[in-house]
Amino acid sequence: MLDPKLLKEKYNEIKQNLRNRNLNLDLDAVISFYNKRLELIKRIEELRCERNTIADKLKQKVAIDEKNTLVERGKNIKNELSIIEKEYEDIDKKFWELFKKIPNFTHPHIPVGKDEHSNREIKRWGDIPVFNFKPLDHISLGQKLDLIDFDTASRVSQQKFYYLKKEAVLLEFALCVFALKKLQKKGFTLIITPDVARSEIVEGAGFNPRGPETNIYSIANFDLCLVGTAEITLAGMLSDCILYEKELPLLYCGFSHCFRTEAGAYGQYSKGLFRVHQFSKVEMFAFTKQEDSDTIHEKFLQIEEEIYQDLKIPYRIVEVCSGELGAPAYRKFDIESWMPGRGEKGDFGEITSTSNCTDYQSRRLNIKYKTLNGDKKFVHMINGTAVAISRTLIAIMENYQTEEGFIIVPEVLRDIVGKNIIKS
RNA sequence: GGAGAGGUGGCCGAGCAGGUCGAAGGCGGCACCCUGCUAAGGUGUUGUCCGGGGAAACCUGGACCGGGAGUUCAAAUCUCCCCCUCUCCGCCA
Repeated sequence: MLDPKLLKEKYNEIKQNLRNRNLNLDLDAVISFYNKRLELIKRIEELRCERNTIADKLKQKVAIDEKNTLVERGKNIKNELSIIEKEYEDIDKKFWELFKKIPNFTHPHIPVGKDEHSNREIKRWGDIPVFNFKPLDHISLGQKLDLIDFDTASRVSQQKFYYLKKEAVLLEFALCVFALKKLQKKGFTLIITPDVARSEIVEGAGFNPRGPETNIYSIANFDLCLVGTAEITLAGMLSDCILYEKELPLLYCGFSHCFRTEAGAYGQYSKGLFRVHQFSKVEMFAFTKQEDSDTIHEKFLQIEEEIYQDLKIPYRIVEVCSGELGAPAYRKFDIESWMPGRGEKGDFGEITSTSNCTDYQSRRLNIKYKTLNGDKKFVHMINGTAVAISRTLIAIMENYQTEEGFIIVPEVLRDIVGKNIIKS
């Protein structure tokens, strides 16, 4: 969430930001709740002050009739307070409900626009492979080589789940190990996080755990959700903590399974492994000083590039436009890799994403750091995909396919997969 | 699942026959000082959040001792409900 103090101070900026992000939110209503709330707080505090004064006087010995007057007045205050406090609670709740919906500010470089057409491509890397045969998509390849089984999974679990088999299993682990080792070398602390989190943490990280629009599974009879990304559990790891400036940045690399309901997401571009209910992911996460978050964010993007360069998968980098940003994100870069089986003639598909969420999450999760001169500030939090396994499998299978329908194993994964080519 | 213990400031930990408690003490942090005996010693300082005032240092009101409700003029302290943690037993990977 934002800093409530900025509500008035940066009214125009917030209003413009809402427009840029294509959101419809009644900012004036938020402010009027805010003011009403302050008014009530003031009145409540006056009464409490008087109550405390009376209690204070009664600590000492007082004459009997003065005592009676004071106690009487005390009782009246108690009644009055209970009424006003109830009113305050109501207003307070409504205020926060609305206020929390206000998205983060937006980095000035970000293209303004309402949908993906306004995203800005900022770089391409690698040559798009040219096949002298008609390339297959990963679904056909997976079927032919018996690497992926969607049908059984839909019977046992549900549509959009899948069984990985044979070398696909090794590819999953190889990708994980490859990413984990690389990040450890770069100073990240490796973590395997829980795959569930309390809904409070889920919300704190800026995800909506409930409601018809939610992308998050929750567990019946428990206040728990399946995590949609390790970002949630990594962010939650330090909730309510105060860090020291000199220990920042903290760099974590977390592995988790990711669960997403993907409500209403269908169509041509979500087929196969591209949009699934469960996948594994290695995620980068950083807690930084406020002034460092931009730099670390760019570093995350570089690491993502390095990973896909090592895998020799062609990609492009896209700076995501204002209208496509999630509420917590201040700035976001996606890497889209080339997927020969996507669409008619192949297309780019999102494969990683890195966001600088500045203090939007830390304010909610209450994660601060103490500066060298003793001030406390909210940390900035940055997340980025190292490897989203399922989508990376698409990229590998489709880019590395041969005319015979085999798949060449990327060099950096061969040790673990144990072969250079997947044939049957 | 059964039995018990406990949740207090950045951390540890007193207080819990109601008012003198925002809370002892220790550790840590910060500042200064001292010092060749093995990164030690000394002194001081140090909670968060929300209001009001001030350019600021700061002053001032309120809230906060897991969360919520209650009793009372007054609750960290009493009552009830909930959540969480730990220990033991059971069950199980």
